[in-house]
Amino acid sequence: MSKELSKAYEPKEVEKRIYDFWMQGGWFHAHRDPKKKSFTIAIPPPNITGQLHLGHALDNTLQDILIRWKRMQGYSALWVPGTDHASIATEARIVKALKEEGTTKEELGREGFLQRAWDWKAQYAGRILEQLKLLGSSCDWERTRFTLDEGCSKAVRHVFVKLYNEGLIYRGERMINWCPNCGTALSDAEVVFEEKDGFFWHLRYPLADGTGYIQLATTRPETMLGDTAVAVHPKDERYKDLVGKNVILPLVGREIPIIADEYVEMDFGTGAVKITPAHDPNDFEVGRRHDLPVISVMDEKGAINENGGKYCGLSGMEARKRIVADLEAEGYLVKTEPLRHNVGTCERCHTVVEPRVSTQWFVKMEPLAGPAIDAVREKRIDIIPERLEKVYFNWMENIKDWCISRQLWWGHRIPAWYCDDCGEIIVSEEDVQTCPHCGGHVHQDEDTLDTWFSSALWPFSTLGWPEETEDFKYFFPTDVVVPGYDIIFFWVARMIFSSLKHTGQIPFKTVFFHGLVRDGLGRKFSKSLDNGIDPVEVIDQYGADALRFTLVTGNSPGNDMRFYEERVAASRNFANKIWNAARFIHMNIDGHDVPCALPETLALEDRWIVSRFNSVAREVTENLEKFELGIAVSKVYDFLWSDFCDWYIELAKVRLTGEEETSAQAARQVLVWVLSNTLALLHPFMPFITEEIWQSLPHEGEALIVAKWPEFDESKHFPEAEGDMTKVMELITAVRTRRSEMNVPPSRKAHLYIETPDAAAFETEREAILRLAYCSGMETGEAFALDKGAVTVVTAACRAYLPMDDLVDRAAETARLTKELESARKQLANVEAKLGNESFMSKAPQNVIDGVRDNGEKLKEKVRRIEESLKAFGA
RNA sequence: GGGGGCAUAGCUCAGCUGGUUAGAGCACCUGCCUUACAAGCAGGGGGUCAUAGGUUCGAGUCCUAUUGUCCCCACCA
Repeated sequence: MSKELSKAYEPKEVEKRIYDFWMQGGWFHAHRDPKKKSFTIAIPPPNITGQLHLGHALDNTLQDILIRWKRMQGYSALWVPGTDHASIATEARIVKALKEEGTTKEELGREGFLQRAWDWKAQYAGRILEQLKLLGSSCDWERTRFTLDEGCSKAVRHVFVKLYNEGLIYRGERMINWCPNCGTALSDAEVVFEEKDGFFWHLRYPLADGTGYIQLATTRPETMLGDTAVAVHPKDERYKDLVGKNVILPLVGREIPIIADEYVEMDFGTGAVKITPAHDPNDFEVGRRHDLPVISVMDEKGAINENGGKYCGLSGMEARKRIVADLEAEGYLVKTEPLRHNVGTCERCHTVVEPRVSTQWFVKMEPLAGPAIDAVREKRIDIIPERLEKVYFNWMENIKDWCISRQLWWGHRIPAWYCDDCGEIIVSEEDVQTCPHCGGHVHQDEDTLDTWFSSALWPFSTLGWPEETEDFKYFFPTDVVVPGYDIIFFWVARMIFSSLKHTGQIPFKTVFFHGLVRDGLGRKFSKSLDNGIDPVEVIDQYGADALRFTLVTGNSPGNDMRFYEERVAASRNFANKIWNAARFIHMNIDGHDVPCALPETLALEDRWIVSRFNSVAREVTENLEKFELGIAVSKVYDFLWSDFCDWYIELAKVRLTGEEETSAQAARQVLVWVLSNTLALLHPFMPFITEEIWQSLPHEGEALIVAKWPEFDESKHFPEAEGDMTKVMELITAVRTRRSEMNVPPSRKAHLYIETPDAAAFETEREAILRLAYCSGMETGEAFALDKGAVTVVTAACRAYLPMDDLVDRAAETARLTKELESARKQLANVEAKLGNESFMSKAPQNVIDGVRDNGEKLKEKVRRIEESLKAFGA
């Protein structure tokens, strides 16, 4: 910040320069200092497919605030950055790119495809991290990690083998969610239900003995090819006699039984259900209970397979059309009705998910969930906001086994080998060449792991685990993790059970959830709505500090927020306000020798602003400790704008422009001291501008980023100065209000008579009152003879007159005073009622009673003064 | 079907363990280029805190119900 300052803050040049300055200072790098406590955050690793969006901006702003605050508090603060390989998302993007090039991943082959994927990573992993830097993120870039790097991969293998050996990872044939488009199995969490319009086809299946039909309905007629039973409820009187009989499956001709199972709801549809164990999870269970054959009729692309007879080779949709037509032609279709229902779709591509029986790898969840539930229940891990604990418990308590194998190439390949000779399965951390059992030829499992399997290990794998590294010993467990509530299951829950299982420790002490950033209309940002806002553009236009300030202001844990450009503009205005306050101070200190230290003697207004700052420092720290970041920042905002700029600077002008050098110098020092320390409080939220200005002011130490966090200091607590200044400020405001109401321009100054039993504070601030209340002169005293042309101003501490004969409308003035009296009396009555209320007096805490009593005294005085004024006024 | 959030000024939202007269930004009205800032200064208008009960000396805050709205989980063949 040079002496020739532009009138407006221009963030662009400053941000780049300041970020480089921090990098060169090495302050982002955390050292394992045994004299310090560690404070660690592992970043939610952004996908390498992505670029910075407002969700990331919020996420990382919050993390950076915590990290910078703790760093200033003297912790060895480590923020571990990195990216996620995002197996399914990245693979989908590459497959799409290949398609545009007219080729496929199969054509490319596994090796070639992986080469493409690594090229992709090389190109895009850095981009989003660079964007985080634009935001000001103070990550330890020397510790940047990638979920698919060597260390993380080693951790993944280690965990897989360990869980396998303990029987917690198994391979088996189960009903899984299959995405025909991505061509892979999905976990339950990756299936999102969407309401879709469909049809309800009512069919009738003929009884084998030719005595009639049983009627049922389905939303997926094509699966009838795989039906192996029809089920009814055991208590259903309508079908009692049919249970045990057989029906002939239309179009197929297979004879299948009518069975009774409690799964069927009597009231729904006809009360009879076709059972297709191979293509419906519930039917699969029914089939198991009744030993029904499982006939799969669809392949991995969702097309009818050889079990579908003449429909073999048709896609699901084509088969549906043909089958419905055939059923109708043969008289089996009773009716078709429209039906809106929930359909499971792939989280990534929104293709309708096909429940399918398939051999996959699973993590047995139940033994892992227990300790993870306990850790939160026993508050070893705090979830903020607390209500999300319920969501966590509900999921953990009803958890199903986790399908972790994916039929994808980009990811951690499953470390399992199969012997081609003896069929042995070898699960090993090291690559296997030959079968240890028979020495035969082996081949590795083709599949890769769910991308979240590696993210689940992120807080410790990034610190070198499973090696007992120094970093791991010093920085683990981490302190806070800052995710959106949308990844509570995908990521947070899985980190908790993984860490407890593998490290024996919690992964973090606190989960600090934030909400989603939405557009101005409250909608999610999406490509289809085209309502995206690019944070990089926002930074470009308004500055990173303005963006950060916007995102954190008014934001409360776990709650969604709307993003408005107007709010960013308001934030930018705040940055500008600070800038100009600094300009003003420079104007006054440049050329003088001003240390950043308070002067020996403090004037009343000095003690007031220092005391106020002191309280704000305490409150802001308390708010941060409670993760009330939005409240914390608004307190700094209010202090800086209202107390410091609107009042203190204006008050200081009296001395700065005055004759007394000692007094002027004191004001300079207080200005510098208060602003510098306030910049420290604001630094975690608006790092660039605060560092820039701090550097320009007299300071001790190298940089604000590593300056000491302000703490409450009893020796700077001056409650009596706050009380005195309140009196003065109330008077000034009251005079201004009266003048404004009467449309008196500031240029017209009036003499001010202040009636008060205690004139000390007013006399002390005489010059300030004259200046800020636009007065030509001022007298204080016990009582003045009232000029009938005077305007009266009454506050709790005084009554004041402004002689303004020509401007005063006697009647209006009387009316106003009467109104004011009524209001004051009403308030007084209220207070007296309270003080006369025995229950209140006996049950309310003392400080509340004192407060009310104090207020009562003030009101009494005020009422008396107004009454007197009215009397003297001749009313 | 189960669970949860939200409902406070025209708009968007704060309001922590219940405690004097409910706040902010934007918008609006009035007056100001007052020697940092018109992206500013000074002043002002505007809210029976969704509705109905209840607990309490005291409720925007706690409890119950209702309405509206959004979300999560489960899933209806």
